[in-house]
Amino acid sequence: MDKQSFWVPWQTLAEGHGFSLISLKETLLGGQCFDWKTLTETHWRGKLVSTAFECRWEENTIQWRHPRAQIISPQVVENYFWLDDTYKDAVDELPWRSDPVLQKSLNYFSGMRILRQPIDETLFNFLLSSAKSIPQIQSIGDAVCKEYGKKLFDGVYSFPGWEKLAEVPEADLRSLKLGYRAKYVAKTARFIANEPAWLDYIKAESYEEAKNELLRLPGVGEKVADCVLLFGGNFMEAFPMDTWIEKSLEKRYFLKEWKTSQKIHFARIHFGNFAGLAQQFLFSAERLGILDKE
DNA sequence: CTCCAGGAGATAT
DNA sequence: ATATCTCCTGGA
Repeated sequence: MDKQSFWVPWQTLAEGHGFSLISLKETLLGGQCFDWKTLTETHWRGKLVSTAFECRWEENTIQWRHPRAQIISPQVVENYFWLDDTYKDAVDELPWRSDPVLQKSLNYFSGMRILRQPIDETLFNFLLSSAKSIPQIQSIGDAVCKEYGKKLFDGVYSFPGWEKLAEVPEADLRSLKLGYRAKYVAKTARFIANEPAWLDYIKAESYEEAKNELLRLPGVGEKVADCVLLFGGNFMEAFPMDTWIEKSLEKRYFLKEWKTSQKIHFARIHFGNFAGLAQQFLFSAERLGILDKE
C-alpha cells in the first residue's frame, strides 16, 4: 500500500472544546488511559476502541486521523473526548467557587476530560495497575494486546477481548511479566466469558449496585472498581482513592488524622455528583506538582 | 544490595 | 473494622 494514503487526511475537532495543550496531554497520558504514546510534544498515537488513531495539537485546534481501512465516525470521536455540553455543566457544578485548591487545579488543567473508554478494556488495564507506575502498566498491557490482539498499526494492537483472554493460561500471562496480576486477569476473563453481557449490564445499574458487582471479580478492590466505573462506565460520582489522592487530601484538605473510609465520605460530600471529575483534576495537579507553586 | 511503586487478598486481632 | 504481610516485576 502507498504509505501516503494509509491515513485519511487530518480532520479538525469542532471549536469550543476548551482543551489546552496541557489539558489534552494530561487527558491522554495522565493515567486514566494507557493507550497513547507520544510521537512529538504535540502529536500522539494510540487507539480508539478498535481503530488506530492519531491526534495532534495545531494552533489551538485538535486534529485527528485514522487509517483508511479502519472506519470511525466523528460522533464516536466526540463521545470519546466528552465534547457535548454536559462537560461544562459538570465542571460548573464542582465546588471550585469555595475551594481554592480545586480552583487552581481546574484553572491549570482547564478543559481536561474524563475520556469515555470502553469498560472491558478499562477493567483490563486497571487489573494490571496494582503497584505499578503508568509506563509499567502501559508496557505489560501492550504485551498482552500484542500477543493476543489484532495489529492496528506498527506498535498499536487492539484489546483482545475477555473471551479471547479466557483461553489463555495464567502461566502464559506470567511470562508476559504480569506477575501476580496474571491470576487476576485469567480468573476475571473466565468469569466474564461465562456471561459476556455482564459488563454491559452493570453499566445500566446504579453506582452502588455496579460497584458491588465489580467487587466480586478477583483483583478488583475499592480503588480499581472506582477506576473502572469512572473511566469505563461514565459513573462520575466514583472517586478512586489511590495513594496520591489520599496524600493530597491529607495535605490540602487537612485530613491527616482521617481514616481512608472517612476521606472517601468527605470527598463524596464535598465534591458532589461529579467527584470523579474533581479527582482527576486534583490527581493531575498533585502528580505534576502544580499545587506547591505560586 | 534494599526499598517500594496509583492494590488486592488472606490472616490475625 | 483495622493492621500487617505477601504477591511479581522493575526502577531508584
